[in-house]
Amino acid sequence: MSSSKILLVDDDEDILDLLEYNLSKEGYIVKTAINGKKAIEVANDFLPDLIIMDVMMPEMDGIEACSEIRKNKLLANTIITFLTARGEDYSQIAGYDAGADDYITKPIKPKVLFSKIKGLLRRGSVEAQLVEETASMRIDREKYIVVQRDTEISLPKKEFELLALLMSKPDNVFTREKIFASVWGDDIVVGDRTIDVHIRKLREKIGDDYIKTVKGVGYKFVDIED
Amino acid sequence: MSSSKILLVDDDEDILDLLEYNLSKEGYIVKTAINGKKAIEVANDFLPDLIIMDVMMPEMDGIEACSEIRKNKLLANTIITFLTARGEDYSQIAGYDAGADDYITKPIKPKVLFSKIKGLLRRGSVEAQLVEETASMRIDREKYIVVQRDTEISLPKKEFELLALLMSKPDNVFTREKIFASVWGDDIVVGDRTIDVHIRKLREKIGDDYIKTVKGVGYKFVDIED
DNA sequence: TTTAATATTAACTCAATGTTAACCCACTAT
DNA sequence: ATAGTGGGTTAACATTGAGTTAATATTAAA
Repeated sequence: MSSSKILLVDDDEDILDLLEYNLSKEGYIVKTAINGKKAIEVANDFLPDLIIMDVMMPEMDGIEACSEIRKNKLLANTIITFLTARGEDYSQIAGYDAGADDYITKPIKPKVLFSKIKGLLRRGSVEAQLVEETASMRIDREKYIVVQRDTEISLPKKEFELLALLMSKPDNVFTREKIFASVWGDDIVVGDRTIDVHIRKLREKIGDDYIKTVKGVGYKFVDIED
Repeated sequence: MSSSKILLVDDDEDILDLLEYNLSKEGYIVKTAINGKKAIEVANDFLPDLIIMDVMMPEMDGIEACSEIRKNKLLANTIITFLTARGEDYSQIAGYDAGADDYITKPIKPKVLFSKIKGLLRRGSVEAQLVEETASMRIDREKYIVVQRDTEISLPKKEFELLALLMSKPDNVFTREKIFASVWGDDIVVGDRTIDVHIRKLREKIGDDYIKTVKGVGYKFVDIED
């Protein structure tokens, strides 16, 4: 992937400058907006991969802006993350309703922020989806469980992420490279058999037929409707 | 890769000259067109890797031209980028529908443009056609299947690539050399019968009549419409 | 008719994937 | 500290089937 585009939205210019400076230095393409209204304009133009937005802002608050942004189909894959003070439970809920993908709490610790950003961009919006569903299987990211015909199956993290990725586009083949990039991350290197073993464990738990091997290409999730 | 070919389309000759001069200096092969109609002519001939096109033009606007260009399968891998003034939301949406890959906003900052061009060309067109389609057959690269009158056929890698190649230009004869170069790669050497066997297996699976032998020349895909 | 080009079949090879168990490490409870 | 637990990874070996080849038959062009 070329360098990712990030849009920062906050009414505090100092915070904007600070974050912009640091994120640019990290190699991201950064734009800023001072309020929700501006954010929408910039977002439509800039088509960022990630939007980090303060919840509380003058003119138009983050939640409203988020709803607006979600209306633009070109921004369907954009990840929206809210900045929020600790303990603002209510706004968090409303934020999720409006289509937010994650939260970062103030005060911001740069290290935390950067690792979070990396994580978000890596998994790349695709499986940012909180609930993935096919005819006979549902995967719930919030609860971290898989429900298969009323049977709840709990999976360890990697298996969960792997299944979530495959389910994000049923019938689509995911190459090993893509799986590695998405579930493990581009930087970290693991042996070639690792992925097979995870596939094996998944098949053991949800049944062999759900995951199909396309030799020389990759793996795909296929739904079984009985 | 040899030096990339870029087609610039804008109704403002000054901009064309400026960009052409600078891009040529960077080592790109550049051609220009003054409107959408000319752009299509040049594109069909020149087969550029990248087209940078103003949205607003006399004669035929960028979006219409883009749609036309997308119809030429030889230009399937060509990246089309629009030049647009800030905040033209509507045109952006329409542009993506028409098959645009990216946007560059005016006013143009040369540095931004160059880095963007580099990025686009690097990620490079590699994103081959995902779906190839004729009247009675559709080949889906994402799912790695062939659909023939509602019947799904899954093929192993080489057979799939071979069929995809032949289908990319129905009725066109592909020489053995071209097939080897495209499906196997220029370096790797395999015996001469290998290709026949793959053709055989394909015919077995999709029916004999779809692939015709032109003795002494090569093979071609012909559609069957019943 | 002659012959080079292609078709066909089956056997073979090897790379890709499957499988199993052991190992490492972080985390937890004792 | 110590032992226990479980996720994640690795290593060694087994299996599979895609891809190739070889041997023989058939075809179509000159």
